[in-house]
This record gives sequence, C-alpha cells and structure tokens, in this order.
Amino acid sequence: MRNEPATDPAEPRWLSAEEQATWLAYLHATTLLEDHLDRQLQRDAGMPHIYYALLVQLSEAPRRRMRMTELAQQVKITRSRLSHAVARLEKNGWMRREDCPSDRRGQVAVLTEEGFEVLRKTAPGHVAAVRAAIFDRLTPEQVAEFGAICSTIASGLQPAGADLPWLR
Amino acid sequence: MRNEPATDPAEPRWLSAEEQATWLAYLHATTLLEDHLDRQLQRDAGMPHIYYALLVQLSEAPRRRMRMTELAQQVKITRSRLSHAVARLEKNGWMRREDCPSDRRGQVAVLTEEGFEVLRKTAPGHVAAVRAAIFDRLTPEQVAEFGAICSTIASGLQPAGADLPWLR
DNA sequence: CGGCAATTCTTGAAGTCTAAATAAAACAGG
DNA sequence: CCTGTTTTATTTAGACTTCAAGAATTGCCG
Repeated sequence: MRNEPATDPAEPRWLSAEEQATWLAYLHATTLLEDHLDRQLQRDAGMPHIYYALLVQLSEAPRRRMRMTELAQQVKITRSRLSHAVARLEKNGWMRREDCPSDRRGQVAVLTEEGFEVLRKTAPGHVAAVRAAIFDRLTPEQVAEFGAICSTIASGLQPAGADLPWLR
Repeated sequence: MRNEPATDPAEPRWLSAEEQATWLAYLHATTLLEDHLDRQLQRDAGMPHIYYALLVQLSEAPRRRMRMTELAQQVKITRSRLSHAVARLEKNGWMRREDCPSDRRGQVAVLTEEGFEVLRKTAPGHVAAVRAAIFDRLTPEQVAEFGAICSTIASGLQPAGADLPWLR
C-alpha cells in the first residue's frame, strides 16, 4: 500500500519501507525467541517461560513471597492468568498460597524450597540460552540502545489486566 | 546472584546489571505489546494478532495464495499451529484451502474476498496501533537500530516447527 | 451506621497452542 | 519396481490463555 506525505485524516499513515522492515524483524525475533525459550524451559525446567518468570520474581522478593496482584503487575500478566498459573505451580509443589494477614481478600504467593531448588538447577541453562540468543550477538552499545528502546515501548503501554475503568 | 570475571566453566556467566535491565525491559515490552495488539485486533477484527498476520502475508502473495508450509515458515509458526489457525479462519470465511496441483500431499491457503475485505477495513486501525506503540515513540535512528538488532536476534534462532532432524 | 462501589482473587467455558501420533504422497536406492 | 525414508499436512489430547461472571472483603461517603 502507499505512503503519502499528505495529512488527509482519512488516509492512514502507512509504515515506510524501513518501518515495515523493522516491524517485520521485530515480529520474527519475538516470535522465534519466545518459542525458543518456551521449548528450552519446558525441556529443562518443565514449565513455560512465563511460569519460570513468576518463580524468578518471587525468588527476588523479600521472604520469597508476594501478593498475587503485585506479582501479576510485575510480570505484566492478568490476575486471572496468574491464578491459573499458580494453581499449576502449586500442584508441582513449587509455589504455595497463604492468606494475607492484613487483607482477608488477599493471597500471598510463596516460593517453596522445591521451587527455589528448581530455579537454582535450571537458571544457568536459561541464562545461557538468553545470552546465546541476545547478549552474545550484540555489542554493548546495542545492548544499551536496545534496553532504552524497549523501555520506551513498554512505558507507552497499559498494564495488562487493567480492568475496565480505562475510559472513566 | 553474582557476576564474576572468572572463566570457571562451572560458574555460569550471569547477566550484568545492564544486561538484566535490558532483558527485563525486553520482556515487559514484548509482553505488553503482544497483549495490547491481541486485544486491539480481537476487538476490531475478531481475531488474534498471529491470525491477522496470516491474512496479511497471504494478501501480499501472488494470487493471494500460498502453500501451507511456506506460509508457516514466513510467519514463523509450526505447521500444526497453522493447521488449527486456518481451520478457524476457514470457518470465518476469510480463508479457503485448495489442493495443490503439483503435489498431491500439499494444500494451498487462499485469502478469500471476505478475508481481504476484513483486512482492508481493519488495517488502518492496526497500523495506527503499531505506530502509536512504536514508531511514534522512537527516533528514525532508533527505528533503524531497532530493526538491525531484531534482525540479528532473529537470524540466530531456529525456524519454528523445525522438526526433529536438527541433530542429524 | 448503612449501603453502594471498588478491590482482590477465583472459576468455568471457549478459544488457542504444543507435542506426539497419524495418514498420505513423494522420493531415493538398491 | 519395491521398500524404507522424508515431506506435507492434519488430528488428538492435554496444557495454557482469555473473557466474562461471581464471591468475599474493604473502602467511601452521605
């Protein structure tokens, strides 16, 4: 389709050739990488990448525990998705739920010792995979620029699970 | 965890602080953007982003048709995933399958007129969403660099659905 | 206080994806 | 040819995600 300098509001501003190329490269990179890491972790840790990210997040939290809502926000997923995920991880014995002392509605997700152990054993392989896919292939300047770009993009997007009241 | 300059093969090379920050920014950006575009397209076009990408790919192909395997490769998904997707898109009347004349095993995915029409009507909104999330927020230099980085990453990863014979 | 609204989290159903198994046709050699 | 392998595509079952709905609790405010 076309790309015109015009300002006709009826005519959408299509992507330039360079923008298209970048967008396509982005789609390919993210699709392939997500797929790659999902396989790597499914094979080595028995869970998809996002579940692994939940364990990591918990492992870095004080007392290895976090409120459900905050955990969901940190990892950028909906509370619903988190509920299902934690249910599964709980079956594996890698996570546990406790009632929140200060808010009777709340739950606290806790990383179990077994969960931490899984992390300890599989973290090296995972870092290696991430490194091989990204950091071993970019210059330090590119890493910095890449981080800045991703931050910019992320900062412009609504948090996941931002329930209805976005039009208030 | 630590980061040591040592070359002990037993001690994994953890990510530096800057690498961690970049990796986290990447995860946030991709998670949020994928989610955002999925919602945008589900709302405006009635399908997830990857399905939309299939229609786009077909629309740009000669005679708006493509062999299943090639379509899967172009969009970086497995043949299995494509089979499911096309089955669904066929129900919507947006795609159609034809037998391949030259290879009796093969199938050709064809974009229907209805499918093209959906694309025509929803493309402007989708470009706008992509533009708002990415291109309106980056400088031209960043766009170029971003494209180069994504290309590098993508080029280092195996194609999806690369069946077993990878250890041949 | 009393009640309505918002928050927190879970659930169930429908849609999608993965992994492994299957079927069918093409190919490659002996 | 005829057989074993590869390629192409689909199918099944199970896992995961989304969306809408629901239950319990808290917070606001007149």
